[in-house]
Amino acid sequence: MDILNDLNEQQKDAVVNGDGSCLVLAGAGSGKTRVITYRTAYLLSQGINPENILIMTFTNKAAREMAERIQKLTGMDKYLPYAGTFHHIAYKILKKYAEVIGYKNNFSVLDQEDGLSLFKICIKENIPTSEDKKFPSPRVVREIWSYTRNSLLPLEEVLEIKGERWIPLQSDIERVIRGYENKKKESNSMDFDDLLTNFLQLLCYDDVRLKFAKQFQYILVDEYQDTNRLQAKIVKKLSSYHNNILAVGDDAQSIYSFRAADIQNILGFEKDFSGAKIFKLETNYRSSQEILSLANAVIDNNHRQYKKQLKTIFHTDIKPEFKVALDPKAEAKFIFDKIKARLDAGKSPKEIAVLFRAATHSQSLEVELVRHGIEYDYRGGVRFFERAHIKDVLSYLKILNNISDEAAWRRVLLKEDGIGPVGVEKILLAIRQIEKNNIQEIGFQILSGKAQIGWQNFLRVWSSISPEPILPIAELIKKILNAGYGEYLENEYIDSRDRVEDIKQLMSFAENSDNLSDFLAEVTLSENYRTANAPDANRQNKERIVLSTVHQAKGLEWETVFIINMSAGGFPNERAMREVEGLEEERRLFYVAITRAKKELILSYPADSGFAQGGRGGWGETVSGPSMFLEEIDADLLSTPPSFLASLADLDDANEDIHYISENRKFKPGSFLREVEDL
DNA sequence: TTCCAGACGTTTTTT
DNA sequence: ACGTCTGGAA
Repeated sequence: MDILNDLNEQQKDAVVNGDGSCLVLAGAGSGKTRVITYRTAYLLSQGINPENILIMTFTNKAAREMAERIQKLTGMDKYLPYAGTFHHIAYKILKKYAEVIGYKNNFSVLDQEDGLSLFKICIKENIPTSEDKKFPSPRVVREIWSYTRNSLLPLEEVLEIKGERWIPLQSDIERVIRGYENKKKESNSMDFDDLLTNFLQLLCYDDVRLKFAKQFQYILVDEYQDTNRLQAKIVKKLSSYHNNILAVGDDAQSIYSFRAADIQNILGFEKDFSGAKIFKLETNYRSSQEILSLANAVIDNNHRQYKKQLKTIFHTDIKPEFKVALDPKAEAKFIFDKIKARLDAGKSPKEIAVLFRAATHSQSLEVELVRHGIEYDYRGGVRFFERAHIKDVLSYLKILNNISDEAAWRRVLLKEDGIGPVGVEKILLAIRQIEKNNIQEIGFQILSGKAQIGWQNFLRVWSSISPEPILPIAELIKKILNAGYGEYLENEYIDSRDRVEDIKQLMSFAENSDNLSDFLAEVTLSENYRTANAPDANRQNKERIVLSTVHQAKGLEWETVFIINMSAGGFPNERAMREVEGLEEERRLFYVAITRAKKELILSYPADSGFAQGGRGGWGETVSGPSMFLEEIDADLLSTPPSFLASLADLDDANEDIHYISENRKFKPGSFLREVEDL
């Protein structure tokens, strides 16, 4: 098999002999993703039908990249219909079998924000406000409920782990949750967790389970260390006929415990799948020895870890570098200078990435990059499809697709003048009773004069799209824009032009899709992030540097990697440290970040971070100091400054300036700040 | 019932 | 600094 020539013996072994149940335990950069792609290519070349292969990944990006590589390897234009995230696969199958579990197949998919507003309402409805005992915020309730479902633990236990102080309120919380579940069911909607839960429920019907278990002759799961118990159960059901599953993972890279990822899935794999084979990949093909030594040293501080020392095959003599900057702006300047130098030297932008713990940490750098016209891809934070105006437009479409989608109705109606929460509920009540398409009729009797105007306003948009829902989706969006939403944007926002541009981008995205229902789900399940500062014309095929959260960077690699804001409270994140086993997970996260780098690794942090408690804080300019992770690092693993002590000396010098900055901030900034303050 | 201004607390990570 | 919540006016 000549496509396997690129692989080393261990990898080849897993690819060729990965029949039955196997677990590929693989360190960072050891090519575990390759095992999946090459195995799939190998299976296809053996004549296996793509329909019979199931590949589950964590991110859409991972799925996409795999599909591309497989295509390249096989040279065949074979589309893999069942390669995607757990949620995608679940959606695809639930769509066909929705009726079996009591949904209609045009069900809506709610994102987190939708879920949050639903919880808000449910708390209002179910918890008397007069009571003096505090009730957890909608956010907290949602989190607890989501964790409960993904972990398959009883609520009681989850409260013990995640919210001890709410234990006395358990029955109240349960009441709110029941309300939430009812509301979703009534509006024919599923949240992210429903996709998995309902999928599992569906697979509990033996005939359905058998159909898919028979169909999926080969199952491949990526990043198995990040699966939770719910997902593991799904995998178990799906593999129950052929028992032919290949899971790859690395316990050192488990970073999703907040989503109930359970390391036990890997540790207990041999028990779950009796007779499972274990393959180990311990050679790292990605990073230089210099980078790997740092990674090994970092992860060595974790106790709950399988000890493994990754070996590498190449040296660069470039040790990871470390820099203290005065403040985030100075740090941004430093990073920019470094990037610029590399680009000028002819390095490809796509070999450079800047990573950070939390999406908010990138602001200063973004300002700096935009100012110098450096284009970048951004991964993390608010997704393109979660921006308010995009969600507004999508809400009209959601109603069109699923008239019961109350979350969408609320969103659309609440921004009409004169319609508030009470008005919305009245309208919703009327809609529940009335037969489809008679929407026009309602309103006159139930709404006040002021609300009537808002309702009429809505009807104008509605009547422009509702008679012909078969139009291409882009056409529908255009009509929404022309019938009033465009005007609303102009009235409401100074940057309405940008927003209209976004909506046009949504239209071009919609051109690939001919099914409204699928389009809407796709958009909600997609992790599509924004591309900053890129003129539309060359949006595609343009090579850009990447700014990304560490979570989003998992599985990816670059020659040069920066990790910024390595400050106390920033990384490890202060909130995360309060979780059970929080510190160890943060350290694994740091390990993931380090091992993204192939040749160059540059760590930095701002002495005066302006970050209090790891978030961007306005109160008090804090001098937060270095991350404890930096202090754990042996000085001789880093290049400049030659030792950590030297950088502490830098910091002392910096401190004098910092006082100066803090005291004078309201007046003319110091010379080194002037240029950035201009913005 | 809605709307607005001022008070409040709050942002980790993702599907 | 920012978004969300609350209380009182319209």
